[in-house]
Amino acid sequence: MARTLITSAIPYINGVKHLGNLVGSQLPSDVYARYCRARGHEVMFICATDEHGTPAELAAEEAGMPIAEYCAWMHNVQADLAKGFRLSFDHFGRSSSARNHHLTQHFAGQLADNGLIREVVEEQVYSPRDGRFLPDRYIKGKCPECGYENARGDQCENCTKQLDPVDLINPRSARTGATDLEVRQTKHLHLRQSTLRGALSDWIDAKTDWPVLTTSIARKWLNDGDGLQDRGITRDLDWGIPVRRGQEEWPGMEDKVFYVWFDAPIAYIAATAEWADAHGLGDAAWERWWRIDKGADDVRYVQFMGKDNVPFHTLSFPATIIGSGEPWKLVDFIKSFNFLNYEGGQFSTSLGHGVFMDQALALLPSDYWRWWLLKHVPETSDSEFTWDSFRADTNKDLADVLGNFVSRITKFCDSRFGGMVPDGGSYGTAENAVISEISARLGAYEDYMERIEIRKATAELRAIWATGNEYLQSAAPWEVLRHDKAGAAAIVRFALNLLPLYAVLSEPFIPDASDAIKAVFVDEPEPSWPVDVGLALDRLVAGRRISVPDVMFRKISEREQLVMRERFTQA
RNA sequence: CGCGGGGUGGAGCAGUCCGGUAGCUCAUCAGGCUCAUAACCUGAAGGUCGUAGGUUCAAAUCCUACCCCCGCAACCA
Repeated sequence: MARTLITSAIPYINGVKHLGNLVGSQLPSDVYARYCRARGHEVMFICATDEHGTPAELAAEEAGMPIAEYCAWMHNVQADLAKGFRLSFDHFGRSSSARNHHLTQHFAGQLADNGLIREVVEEQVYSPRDGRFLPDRYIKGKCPECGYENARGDQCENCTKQLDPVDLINPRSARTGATDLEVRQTKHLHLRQSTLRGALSDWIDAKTDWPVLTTSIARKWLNDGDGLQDRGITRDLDWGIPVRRGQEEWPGMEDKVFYVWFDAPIAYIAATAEWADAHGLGDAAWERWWRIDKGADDVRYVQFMGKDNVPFHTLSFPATIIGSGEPWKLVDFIKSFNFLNYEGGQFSTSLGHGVFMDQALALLPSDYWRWWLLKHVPETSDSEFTWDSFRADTNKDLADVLGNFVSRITKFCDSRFGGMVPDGGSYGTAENAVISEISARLGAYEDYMERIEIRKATAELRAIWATGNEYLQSAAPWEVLRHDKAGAAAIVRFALNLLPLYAVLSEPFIPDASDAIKAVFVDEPEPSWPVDVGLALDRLVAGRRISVPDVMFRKISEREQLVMRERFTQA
C-alpha cells in the first residue's frame, strides 16, 4: 500500500487566520490527504500551530494574558476552526510541545557536532524600558531617505528602502515608544547553510517535477548575490525553545531561545510524535514515517505552503535534516501557492480587510468556502476573492449543477417510483455514452489529483456533475414514463447510481455534501473509489428506499452579496 | 540593469516545455424542456492571444527589445 506523509505549513498563533492563509496550505493539503485516503493510501496528515516569536509575545500582551496561556487558548481556537472547515489532520500539534523542544534541541546538537553551527557576536538594539532586544521591525523612526516618520527598522513602508535600525533618525521602540535605545553585543548561533549549498543545489536540481514557483524561489536564494547565506537560529527572547545542545547546556546561551523558523518545521516531526503519544503508541509508530532506517523508506512526503514559506522548506529545513547526518526523511514534493487577495487589495489583519475563518463559518457552511477557494486556489499567480465571484460560482456549481441534480432525481424517484430504487428495463447506448464520458473525465481528474493540480481537478469534477444533468435532459424519463414504465425505471436507476459516485469523487472538496448524498441511500453500504465506472453505476439494489434530502446548497442572493461585501470591506 | 510570477473574447482561467484551424466556466442573446433550488439542456454572438521586430511554409507557443500588473528582497511567521 502506498504511504503518503502530508504536512501543511503551520499557521502562526497570533490570531484567527483569514481565507488567504487557509487557501495557501491547509485547505489544498486537506484535499490531497482526503484524495490519497480515498485511493487507499496509508496517510499521515500533520499540521500544528507555530507558537514562538515576537509577534506571539506581543499578541499575548495585547490580550492581557501570559504567553503560554494565550497560545493554549489560541491553539484551541484554531483547532476548532480547522474542524469547522473539515480539515482532516491526523494530528494538529503545537510547536511549543515537549516533543518539539526535545527534537529541536536534538537537531541543534547534531548540527553542532557536525561542525555546522558557529557562534557569532552580533550588535542588536536593546531597549531598557522594554527590557528586551528589539527585532528590527519593532524599531521605528524617521526614514533617512524620504523623511517618513513611521519607518520600520527593516524597511521604510513609504519609500520601500531597506534600512538598518541604526540608520533611523530618532529611533524609538514600536512597543513602548522608548527612545533610550542602545546597541548591545549579544552572542548567537548561526547555521552554516553556506557549506551545504552544493548539496542543496544538487538536491533541488534533481526535482524536475516540482512547481516552477518552488524551484525558482529556491534557486534565487541559492544563487543570488553571494549565494546561500548562513542564518541565525537563536534569539534573545523569553518565550521559545531554550537553546541546548541536545541534552546538554550550551555555555553562553543560557538566556536564549531558538528562532521560530528553526523550530517550526521540526514541529512536523514532533507533531507526528505527539500523534503517537496521543494514541498510546510507541516511538516506532511515528518513526516509521520519518526515519528511513526505521521503515520510512517507502514514504512519499508532500509539503504544502504559501510562497513566503518556500525558502525555509527548500533550504533551511533541508539543511537541518541533511546537516544532522541522521537518516531523516526529506521532502519529496513541495506544492507552493501564490497569495489570495481580497476585493482589490490584500487581506489585512490590522485593517480588518477581508474575511477571517471564524466569520466565514458564521456566514455559510464550510463547503461553500472550500469549493470557491479550491476552484480559485492561487496555483499559477495571485488570485482574488470577490463576493461577486463567490456568489456566482457557488450558486452555479453547487446549487444549480450539483445540488439541483441531486434534488431533481431524488424527487422524481420519490413522486413517480414510490421513493424506491426502481427495477426493470436495462441500460443502453445513452447510458454507455455516459459511462465512457465519465470514465474519461475520471481519468483526467485522477491525473490532476496525482499531480496536485487542484484547479484543473475542480473543473473536471464539475464537468462530471454536469454529465448528470445532460443525461437526464436527453433521456427525459418524465417523457418515457408515459409509454414505457420499465424504460423510465432504468433511466431513474441509472441516474440514482450517479449519486454515490458523485459522493465519492466530491468528498475531497466538499465532504459535508458528500455525506448528505450518501445519506440518500439509507441501506446501502459505503461507496468506494470507482475502479470501473460501469460497475460503479450498476451497484444500487432495486427496491431499496431512498431518502429525499433537504436542499443541499441554498443560493446566495444578490442582496446578501452586497451586505457581506459592505460588512467585510473597509474603504 | 535585484529576483520571481503574470499579461489570451465583458469577467475568471486553460493552452506556451514538444510551433500547425484559439479551448473551458461565468455573463449576454436565441431556442428547447417542464423532473428539479425561476433550476436544467442545446445553439449563437464575442478574441489581430500586452507592444514592436525577427526565425519559419506556419508563432499564443521559439528568439530579441520594450511596456504594464502583482509578489518577494532573508533576524516578521
